Amino acid sequence: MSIVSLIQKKTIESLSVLYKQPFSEKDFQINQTKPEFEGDYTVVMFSLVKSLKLSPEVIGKLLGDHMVNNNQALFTGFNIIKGFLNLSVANEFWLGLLNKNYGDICYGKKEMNGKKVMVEYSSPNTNKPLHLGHLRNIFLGWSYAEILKANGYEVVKSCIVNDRGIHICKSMIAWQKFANGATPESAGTKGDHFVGEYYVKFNDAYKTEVAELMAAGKSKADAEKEAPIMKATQQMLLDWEDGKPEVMDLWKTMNGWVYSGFDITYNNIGADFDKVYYESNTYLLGKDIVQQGMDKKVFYQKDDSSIWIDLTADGLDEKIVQRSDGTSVYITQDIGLALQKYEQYKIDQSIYVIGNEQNYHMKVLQLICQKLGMPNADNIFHLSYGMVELTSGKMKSREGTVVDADDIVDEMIATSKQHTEELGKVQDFTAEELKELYNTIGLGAMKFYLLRVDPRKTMVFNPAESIDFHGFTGPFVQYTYARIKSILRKNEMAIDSSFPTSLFPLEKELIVIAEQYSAVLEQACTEHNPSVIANYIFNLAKTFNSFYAEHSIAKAESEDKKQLRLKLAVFTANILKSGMQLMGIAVPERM
RNA sequence: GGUCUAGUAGCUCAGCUGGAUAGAGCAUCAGCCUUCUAAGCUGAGGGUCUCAGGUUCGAAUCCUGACUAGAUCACCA
Repeated sequence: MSIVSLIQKKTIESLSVLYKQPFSEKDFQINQTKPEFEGDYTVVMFSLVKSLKLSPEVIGKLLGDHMVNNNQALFTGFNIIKGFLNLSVANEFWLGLLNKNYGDICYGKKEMNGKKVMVEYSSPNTNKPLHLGHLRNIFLGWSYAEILKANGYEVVKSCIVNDRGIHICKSMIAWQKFANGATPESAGTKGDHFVGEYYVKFNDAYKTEVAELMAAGKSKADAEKEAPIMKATQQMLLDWEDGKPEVMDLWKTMNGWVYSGFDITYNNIGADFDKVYYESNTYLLGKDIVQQGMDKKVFYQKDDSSIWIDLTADGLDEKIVQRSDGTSVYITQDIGLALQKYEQYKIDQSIYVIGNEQNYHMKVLQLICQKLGMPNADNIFHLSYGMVELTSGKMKSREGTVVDADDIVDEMIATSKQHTEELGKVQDFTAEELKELYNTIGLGAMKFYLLRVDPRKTMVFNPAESIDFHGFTGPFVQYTYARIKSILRKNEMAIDSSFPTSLFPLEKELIVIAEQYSAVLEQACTEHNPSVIANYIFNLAKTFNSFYAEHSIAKAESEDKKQLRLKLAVFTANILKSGMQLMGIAVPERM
């Protein structure tokens, strides 16, 4: 039980005895006491003042006396300032907590709860390489999956690959026209980048053709429709749907190139999936569902035989679910896939990590599933995250301002190499150890930078700031960890040591923060928010660094103190490592 | 135009289930390495929490309305 829950419980007990009526945790609030006042945790009494019609002084005096007298092992005293009852928690409590948990590498995590959750993330198109926005998505999805595990859920990480459609055909057409049989191998280019180049070439050629047609007197709309390369692309999509062998071959080949490129990126950044869905397999799903929807009168048919759902009563619009030619649209496939996920895995919750540009789409998806009475409809959750912008504004592929995922990762690793060399602390490392260290620090900086912001918010990517390894950054936390490990290599821990009874403020503060770890993991889970962990871990590391500067461990005032501080160091290191792991960030033994 | 989201220090962000004098990091300035890793520590300056109302003992936090910015509202995905 957390200290806050414990104080809640004790407060309720005392209030019930004192006022002979039932109370609940909603009748008052427990906060951490502000540093400028004496005490550790505070009962905010204003709401009690109102309901009991007594002054805070009267309530506080009685409550404080009763709580301290009846829990002498837990509380050592209290003071009242305005409506705040500040309680001091006994050092024995903090020391006991430290002694019990400092060596537990699973500290703060929960037992399995028997629930299963699917987290879908990444979900790229196969016509161009991953960019900075994908990285936010991937880090967020991966981290949230880990946070769910830490809170006792069984997790299935999934990905839907958008491997078909007009945008894929565009790169295919451009390759046919311009590549002269070139391959990623012949060009010496990573597969996904190679294909991406042809997607760009398509757009260039298309633009040129449209301009030519307009110069010849066509309207813009006509020119865009009639451009030969666009017509060829549309024909290719039809051929693909017919399964024309040479189109299928090219499609498979080019997607293969992209996948090999993605695999390298995923591998570099430590992303993985338990189940990968391909749109080419799922795009026909949902046809039965359309019929069921018709039978249930959830959908209706228009004169041109297209099928719709009317969501105006829910404050949304009418939405098409099947085209007049009988083919299904994006949302229909999604309904089919949502059902398939449930049937295959019997998941209790289905989480979609998708950008907030699709908020409307996801709302519609869930609403349709609910109206169809699908068993898992209420368990769909859109983990919506904000776009990543640059200091110069939004990333625009047309203006070439898109930050490529591989490039930025390489840059971060190069920066970590440069900093490490400048500092010259690991000159005895082998080439292999150095490579691993640069990766750990560079990726750590990158992941921390993207995860430290509330996912829901649009964030600004500032290149200069992102490669800063000081302050609120991944390397700062990694450095703190490495320093602790250095101390632990040089100092022996005693098996059984006696405790000092007094604690310096920073010694106590470390334990108080460590105590909150479990609550933080829970909060990160319920709020779908890894930044809660990033903020917490940073605060813990910062506090340790202050402690480190203020108190010597190796040359402590006494052997008791030394052993206490070694335990504090181990406890801190374990939590730093655990919290960073939940964000997909490794911590080095030395740096 | 409808719907949704956001606006906190020069910059990037916390704080938002209402609570004590609104916090970090970066940047700026001043200090700290003969002592466990200075990728560190200590201190200073820096705020009309976009604006205007309302709710109440108390509002950055809740409500209403403006203003500003973004997203979205396709027989695209």
